[in-house]
Amino acid sequence: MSKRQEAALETRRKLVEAGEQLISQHGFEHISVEDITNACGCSKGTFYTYFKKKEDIVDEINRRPFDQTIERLLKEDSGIVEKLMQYFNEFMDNVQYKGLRIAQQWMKNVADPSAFPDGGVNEKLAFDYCGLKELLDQAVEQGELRQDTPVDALSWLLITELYGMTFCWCMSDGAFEPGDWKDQLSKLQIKQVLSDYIGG
Amino acid sequence: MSKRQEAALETRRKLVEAGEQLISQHGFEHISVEDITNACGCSKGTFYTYFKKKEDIVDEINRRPFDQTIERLLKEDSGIVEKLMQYFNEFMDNVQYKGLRIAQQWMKNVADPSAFPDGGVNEKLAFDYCGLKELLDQAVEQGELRQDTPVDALSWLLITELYGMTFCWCMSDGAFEPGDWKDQLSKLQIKQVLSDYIGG
Amino acid sequence: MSKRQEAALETRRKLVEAGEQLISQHGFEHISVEDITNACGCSKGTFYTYFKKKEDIVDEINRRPFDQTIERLLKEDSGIVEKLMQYFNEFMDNVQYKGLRIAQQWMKNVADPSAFPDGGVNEKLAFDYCGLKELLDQAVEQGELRQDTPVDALSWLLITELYGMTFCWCMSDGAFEPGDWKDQLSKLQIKQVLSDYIGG
Amino acid sequence: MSKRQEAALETRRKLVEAGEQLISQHGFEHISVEDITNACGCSKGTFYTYFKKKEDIVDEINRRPFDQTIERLLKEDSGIVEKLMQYFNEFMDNVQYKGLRIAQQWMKNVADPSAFPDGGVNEKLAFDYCGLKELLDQAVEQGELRQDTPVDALSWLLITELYGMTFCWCMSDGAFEPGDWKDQLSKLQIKQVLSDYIGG
DNA sequence: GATGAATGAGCGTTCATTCAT
DNA sequence: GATGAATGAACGCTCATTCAT
Repeated sequence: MSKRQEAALETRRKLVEAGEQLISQHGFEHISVEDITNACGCSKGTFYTYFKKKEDIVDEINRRPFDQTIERLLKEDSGIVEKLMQYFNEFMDNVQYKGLRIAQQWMKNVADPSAFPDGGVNEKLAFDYCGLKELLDQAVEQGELRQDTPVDALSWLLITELYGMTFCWCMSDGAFEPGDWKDQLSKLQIKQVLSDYIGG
Repeated sequence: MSKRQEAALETRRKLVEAGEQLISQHGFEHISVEDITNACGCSKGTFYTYFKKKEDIVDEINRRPFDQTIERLLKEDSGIVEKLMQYFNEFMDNVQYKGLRIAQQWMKNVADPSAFPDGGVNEKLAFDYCGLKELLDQAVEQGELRQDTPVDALSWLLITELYGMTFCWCMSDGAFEPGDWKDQLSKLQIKQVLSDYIGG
Repeated sequence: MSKRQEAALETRRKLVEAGEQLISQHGFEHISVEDITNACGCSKGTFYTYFKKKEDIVDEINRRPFDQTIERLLKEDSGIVEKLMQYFNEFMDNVQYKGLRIAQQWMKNVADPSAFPDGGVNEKLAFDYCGLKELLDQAVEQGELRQDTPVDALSWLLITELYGMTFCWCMSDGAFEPGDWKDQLSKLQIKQVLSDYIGG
Repeated sequence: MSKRQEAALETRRKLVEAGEQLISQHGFEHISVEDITNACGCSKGTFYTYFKKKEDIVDEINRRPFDQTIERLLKEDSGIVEKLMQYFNEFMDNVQYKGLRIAQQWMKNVADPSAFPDGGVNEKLAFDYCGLKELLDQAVEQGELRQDTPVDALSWLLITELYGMTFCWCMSDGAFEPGDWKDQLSKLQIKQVLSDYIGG
């Protein structure tokens, strides 16, 4: 690849990065194309060298890989309860690691998917849902959970719980540290709900 | 109250109503002040007689009561499981009845408490939390649940689940109808989680 | 009408006037909405109080009445040859009165009717064509011209001649004063072409 | 000529050709430099190797010969009426063959001679005028037309008619097909106007 | 000579907000 | 209190033009 091509890729990368940063902080509708180009030190016109419309940079951002926790967990050989509790922990750690303000902004933006015009938000939700479902399906296959386990409903239950915890953390402006209830809630949620379906 | 004052109150009421209607249909960011004033048959300038900024009408809308279910449930004499399931149903029905856009707007504002300097949001969370806790405390008092029931954690669990469901509905832009999983989730969540603590 | 309404009409009138002036001088595509509003001393936004789109002001301009020469000539009782020669003279006087630069700009704009999006230019052409046809039809009715006079073709012949003269004047940058050939051409054109059809 | 020079000429030729094609299809103001370079398969920058400004390619196109009919007609030995009618037909065929957009663009530029500081436009007019005059002079010399034929005025009459037809075609955005009236107009114009001067 | 990334002025349009009436 | 004309900042987007490679 020539130097010019590399430079172009770098410019594009910087645009996406600046875009992701700004959109997650302020929301798609509240930042301008110029905000993005200013943030990455190029001119307004340059944005349109790489994207046909402002929205197109969101496609790019949404297409970035989410975290790979599930893949790792699928390969571990711990029990399903431990796996789910670990997923709970990592999900919330991830949220907390990003910081309260970022999480709040993310929630704000995500709550109105019209800001993400191509269904990227739905993909995120579906991705998380499918990830959990995979974990549970695996456990059913391996005989750890009974065949009649309501895998779909359980996946939704856990996902909505995770988003709910995140949302409440944001909503309380950090007053309710996830760290404090994460363990307790995940034990209540996971152990007790799964207990009926464990074993053959 | 003078006739003029009454007319003014009526104008204000119509503005709020039209605003709620339009926001629920199109989302706050996608309607203009003129849309609202057109919808309620007054002029653009009139809006600013009652609100200093466009956003102020959202505060007004958000401050409207979200639900008053708990009070009623406390007085009923059904079992705790039925009460909680009813609360689940009514909470989500209420959310759905208000409409997706209103819920999304509410979620957006609520996720960022700095938009509510008077602490109204935390109060909302505290209110819902306390309401559930009251229900559970009552059940413990009446011997329906064991003394060692982790009432605090259970309340949080249920609240985060409810907000999580709402958030996921908003996030999916209505694709995941709460109606579809409400029953299944509430059964999973409530019956199974409570089962260990029921009885004396 | 209230003072405010009057002021508003005045603003609108000034916009149309400034628009007509600027469009005829520089062409629709080469002036901006801001040029118009600057020229009439109001702000850019004011334009959109009166017109939904930039093009809409052209509709307004095109709808302004063309000159009323034909109507007058229809009522006079001179012969058809005199009437047509008078029309020739007035048409070209009108062109010359507006000035070479304006005529050149008008030609430039009119040559590309896409600058006048609603067919206003065709209307102008059709208007001039119909006007002449009316004069000739009247002469046929009154027995001044024979029944088999090719009225349509004659009308087109005269119209294209008039536009051609105007265009050549513009094209020559004023070197060929219409005044110099107007008489000669109109005599050649009108007397000789009509001679075959005059009388019973 | 070196291979490089040849390739350069070829590139330039392709640019002019693509430009003419596109302008004839969409009009100068509605195509971009990139449209032209895309159409001829080179890059945007290459355009500026050959032209300093976008408009310069129009000059190039305009300077292309519009027709060379007169020279041929002078050598034919048909009568003056036939020659003039043939000239009419060929002039308008030529215009139509070039296409409406090209003609419009040509008219636009030609109406404002300041766009051609080298006087090319006046030359075009003078050229066409002189061509017709030569035809008529020849007919006078050969005794086909009388000595007192107003050759100058007739030449102007016919030229203005031709440009007028072209202009009206442009003005009507192609609605008035020259083909429809060409014959009729040329018969009216030429036969009748010349009839007084024919013969000895 | 060819490239195409970068530029930045400019445009059409929207809209929250003000204020004289 | 109600009006609606006026404002002007801001935005998304285009595109002629430049220049380092």
